[in-house]
Amino acid sequence: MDAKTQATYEVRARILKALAHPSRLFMVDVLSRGERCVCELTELVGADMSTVSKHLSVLKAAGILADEKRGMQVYYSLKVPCVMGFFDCVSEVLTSRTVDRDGKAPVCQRR
Amino acid sequence: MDAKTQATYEVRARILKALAHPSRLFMVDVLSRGERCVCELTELVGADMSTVSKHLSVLKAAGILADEKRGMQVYYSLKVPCVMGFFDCVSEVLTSRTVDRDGKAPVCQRR
DNA sequence: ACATCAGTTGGCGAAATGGCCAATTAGTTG
DNA sequence: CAACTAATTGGCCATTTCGCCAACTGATGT
Repeated sequence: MDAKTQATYEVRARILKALAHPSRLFMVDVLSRGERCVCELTELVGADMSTVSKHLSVLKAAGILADEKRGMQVYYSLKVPCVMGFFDCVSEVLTSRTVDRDGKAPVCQRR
Repeated sequence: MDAKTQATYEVRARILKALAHPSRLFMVDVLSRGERCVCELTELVGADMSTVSKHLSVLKAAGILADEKRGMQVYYSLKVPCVMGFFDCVSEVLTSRTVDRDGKAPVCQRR
């Protein structure tokens, strides 16, 4: 794998990595239904606000969320609508895994 | 976040986590164009075979890949065609991030 | 049986991640 | 200005991840 190819996959992996945490995934799901301030998300997640804030900064750094300060609150919103499509695919992975009892699961066709 | 919700997002995050590594992402991309044995992937990735083997077992455990031993080689294949759809979405995230100069990036509509 | 090649597994050290607490910044209100 | 709330940041520690090496398993060939 040459340096350029390596760099391409590193960038992509960084975005997936940002999504690959239960709390972050949950917050993305919540935000897909509308913006929320940190204190709301903190209550929904049920963790320390500092923890939630760090999770949000990870998602923001990955370009998935946008933040806007209004008054005393900071509101986060989902920048990329298609992110929710991930979940459908993830569910498909789950289904194919449970169906795969006899090793005859469908194999990916060439794209 | 109640226990059931927590469990749901943990399962989903585990799958994203499996994909969230440059080498693993690269291998999934390669496998989307057809099956490959470990030795071929090892050469393509350019790492130790033990490292590649462990990466493959992570993807297999997540239900993303299937493996089949034929003779001396073990062939891995992509079980979930839709996984490649991830990449299109990821690219969209990348685009929206670079476009976002004036803080006017498109915000996700409710689903 | 022995050597060889493909692959997996265990172990080790280095680095990254996650979560809480404490300290700090920044609006808001009295 | 002082008190309060929202949010971020730094620090610390436990856990996980990553990648190489070495050892082991299994099929193939001589």
